[in-house]
This record gives sequence, structure tokens and C-alpha cells, in this order.
Amino acid sequence: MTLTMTHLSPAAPSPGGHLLHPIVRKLSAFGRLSAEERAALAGLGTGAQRVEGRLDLLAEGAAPESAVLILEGVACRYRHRRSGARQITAYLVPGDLCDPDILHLDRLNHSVGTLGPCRVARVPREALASLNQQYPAVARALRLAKLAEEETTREWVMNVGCRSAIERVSHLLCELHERLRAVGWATKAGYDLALTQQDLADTTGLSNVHVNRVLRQLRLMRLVEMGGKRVDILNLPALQEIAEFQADYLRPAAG
Amino acid sequence: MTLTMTHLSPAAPSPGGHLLHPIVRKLSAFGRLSAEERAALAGLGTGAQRVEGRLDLLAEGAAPESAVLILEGVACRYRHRRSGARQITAYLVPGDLCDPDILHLDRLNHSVGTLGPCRVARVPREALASLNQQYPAVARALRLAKLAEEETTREWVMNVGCRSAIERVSHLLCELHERLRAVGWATKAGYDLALTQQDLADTTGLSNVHVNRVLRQLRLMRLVEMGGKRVDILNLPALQEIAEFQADYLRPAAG
DNA sequence: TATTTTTAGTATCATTTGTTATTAACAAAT
DNA sequence: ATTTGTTAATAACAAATGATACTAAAAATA
Repeated sequence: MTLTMTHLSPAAPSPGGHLLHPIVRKLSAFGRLSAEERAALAGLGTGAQRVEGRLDLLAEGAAPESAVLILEGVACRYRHRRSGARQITAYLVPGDLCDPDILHLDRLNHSVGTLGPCRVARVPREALASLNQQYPAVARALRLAKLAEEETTREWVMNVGCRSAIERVSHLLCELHERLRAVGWATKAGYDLALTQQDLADTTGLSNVHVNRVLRQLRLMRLVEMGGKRVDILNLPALQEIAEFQADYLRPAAG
Repeated sequence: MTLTMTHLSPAAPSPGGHLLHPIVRKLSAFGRLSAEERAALAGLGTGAQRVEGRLDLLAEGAAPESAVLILEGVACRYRHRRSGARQITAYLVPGDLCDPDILHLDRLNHSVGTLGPCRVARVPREALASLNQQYPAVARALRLAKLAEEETTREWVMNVGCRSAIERVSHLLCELHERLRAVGWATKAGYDLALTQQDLADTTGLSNVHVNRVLRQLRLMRLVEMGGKRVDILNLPALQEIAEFQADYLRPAAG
């Protein structure tokens, strides 16, 4: 238990970061929320449970019964090819709600699983519906969050479609840094994350061996060090420069 | 003018296909619509205009003023890297509405442009809003269409992330075939589409030269022939087999 | 602590894919 | 009809990445 806690706690999150529910923190970035709205959102986190790493939260083929709210830790969407190859299509960080919309479906065609240990809450369809009805500001923020998610998927198409290996890996590490920082789970210096090189490979469309080569290069360039369950960012500007990382897509500006 | 018409008319679309507005046809696949609802949807197409090929409908950086409904022809979303490389992140076929949601934004971070000549209608924010309010069945169908679009983007991440060159190109051609067929713009035998090899390359994350190699191979295998502005599907089952193409993601099953 | 299992690191070699250049075919424009 | 630009086809070569195999290091488990 203590061990698990250690894994989950970032080295030094921004002060007060964990007092605020991550979804409140995330959605506040998309528009001011009243105290009542914040309370209602925070209520989604009641009944949260700890889940160990490498476990499925939603399984391909099943009919989703509830959305999943990530409170701590990182999960991902993924699918397997017949060959067994896995492709990760998204990461879910604290504050992310997965999947409000897919609740309309009979059958998921991808799975969602934890990477490291997580704390997650199941959010029933009805809770979401009433939240959307009662609090237009929350509904609006959720819509913008959704837009950000879509932009992110498109950014991933860019990433695997037209960036080199080192650019892809750098871009991914920048994105995770930015997203975790937004909810208090990363500092300027880096973040705790149980990502294996195989995970990175399955995300970036590279082989595990080549990811290893890229990481060695990033280490030698003194940009990033990934060891154990930790990502240390040594030179963020340079890393972002390599990746051509522009954080706009993570925070769509509302009109 | 006659020439343009020729380019736009498919060889032999399914009978009556063009009498129905493509968006009605498309959304009907997601749920039964009343005559009134169909009429309201068809109304979105009034004021449609012809647009030539290789023209932007929405430009990166601009604030979108209206959504765009594609009635004929094919358009795409794309972005450029600093290097000039272009990545296409989605295709838009007749019946596709682009982008209802992005209307909330100040600033697009991708462009939308036509590939060949198109017929498109601008759909003002208000028209969409009232449609959604008045006709819940339409709103539901639009939601499902949106889900299909999201699944499609994820499928593209799979495509560029973990498929070989020939698999990627095959998958793309299968997807276009399926989507165009759903709205009457492709037959079993193929479809008219002004796609250059460079377009294919920008979509699949390959070089134009390699796309040419792949197309030659597909031609020699007697699976596909792409010439001029035409895609001829010679052996659909074999093509789908190569691509591991499963059309489910294009039509999410509602619960 | 000992012992499996997983993950990381590295080397070697094979393969795929990209780059550049050149020509031919085609389409558009004058 | 000529010219100009675009697209397609191909070759020759270079570079990036993948596959396999093996060892070392960590982590998880007993």
C-alpha cells in the first residue's frame, strides 16, 4: 500500500494541487466554474477505487456501462492487430473522462487499460446526463475538453504520419508533460510514469529496439532521462524544439 | 462545365442515389428519420455552391464562421509541418458535416480543402443549433456520426502506426470505397476520385515514390488500378484481407 | 534471500522506406 | 499547335528502422 502511494505521488506537485479534484482543475481551464459546479464535478469522484497497473478498465467488444474518470495515474486506449501488435491511440491522465459519448454504443472497438496503478471512478450515464443538464458551464467545458481530445488524436496522426523517430518520442514526452502539469502531476523537472519502452513503441509506431536507440540519444543530448518509473525532463525548450511541440491543441480557445 | 459534371458524376451510382441528399442518406444509417426530419436535413443543402479542386474551405488560424456540408466530391483536413510536409488527417465525403463542434473555437488549427471539384453548402451555427433542438432523432444521428468520425481518426492512428505500406494504402482505399458507397458515390467496381499519389503519400505517411511502388504492386496483384481520376477495385475481398479492413468503425452500433 | 519474470541495453544484420534524379505521360494554358 | 506545369514511372543509392539474439539489470514473486 505504502509502495503504491509512493508510485502515485509526484515528487513535488504544485502546491494544493491534490486538494482540487483533477477534473475540476482540468475543466476550469476551459471556463470559470461556480462553487456549486465545482462541487458537482468533484462529486463524480466519490466511490473511486484503486486499480493496479496493466489492467483493463473497459474491454473491446463489451458494451460500456459507465464512463471512467481518471483521478490518479495514467491509462490508455489501445487496440491489437491480428498479428498481436498493439497500437495505443490515446493516453488518459488525471481529470480525463473516458468516454462520455461512447456510452451510446453497443460495443466498444477498443480497450482502455491502466499503465501504472491508478485511482479511477465509474461515472454512470445518468450522473453525466444530469450534470450536463443542470450546469451549462460544465457542459460547455466538457465539450471543449472533448474538442481537445479530438485535436490530440489528430496530432497523433501527424506524429506517426510525418515525424521521425526522435521527433515522435520527444513529442509524446512533451505532450504528457504538458497534460500532467496541467493537473498538478508533473513539475518542470519531470513526472512519475510507469511507461515501458514497449509502451512507447506501441504509441509511436516504432519498434522497442528503436525506441531504446532514441532514448539513448535523448540521454546523450541531455534532454530527457527515463529510468524506472520516472521521466526526467532535463531541457524542456530543446525537447519541444525537436518535437515542434505547440501546446495549442491541448487547450482550444473558445469563441 | 460539362467536364466538371463528368468528373463529379460516378459511373453508375445506385439507382436514385442522387435524389436523396447525401446527409439524409448518411444519417439514416444511424436511425430512422421522419419525413419532416429528412426535409429539415435536406434544407441544409440549399445555397450549395460548386468549388473547384485544391481549394481551401476553412483555413488554419481563422475563426470558423459556419460548418461546411459536403454534397459532392471529396475534401480533406490537413496540416503542414514547418518543413512543408503535409499530413492529411481525415477525408470528407458527401454527407459529411465539417465541423459542427469546431464552431465553438476562436482559431482552427488545421485546414480543410477540396481534393477534386466539390459541391458544398455553408451551414450557419444557428441552423445547426435549431436543428439539434427541434429534432432529437437528428441530434442523435449527428452524435453517432461524430462518434464514427472519432473512431475513424483512431483507425488512422492504427493505420500509420502499425501497418506496412501496402496495408496502409489498401486500408485507405477500402475506407474510401465503403464511405463513398454508403452515399451512392461508388459502385462495387470502384469510384471517381482525383487523388494524386502525393495525396496518398500525405495521408499514409509514406513518400510519393513509395506509394507509387505500392500501387504498382497492387496493380500487378490485380487488386486495384488507379489511373487518372478513377479508382478501380478489381478484387475487393482480397484488398480488404490485405488491409485487415473491418468496416465496423464506420458505423457505430447504438445501444 | 533466492528465484523467476520483466524490462533495458546493445550488437549484427536484413528490410523497408526515403531521397534524388531523370524521363515519360498527361493535362492545362497560351 | 505549342508550351508549360503537373503527375506518374522508374532507377540507383542512402538512410532509417525492424528483426533477432543475447546479456545485464531491475522488479516482482516466492
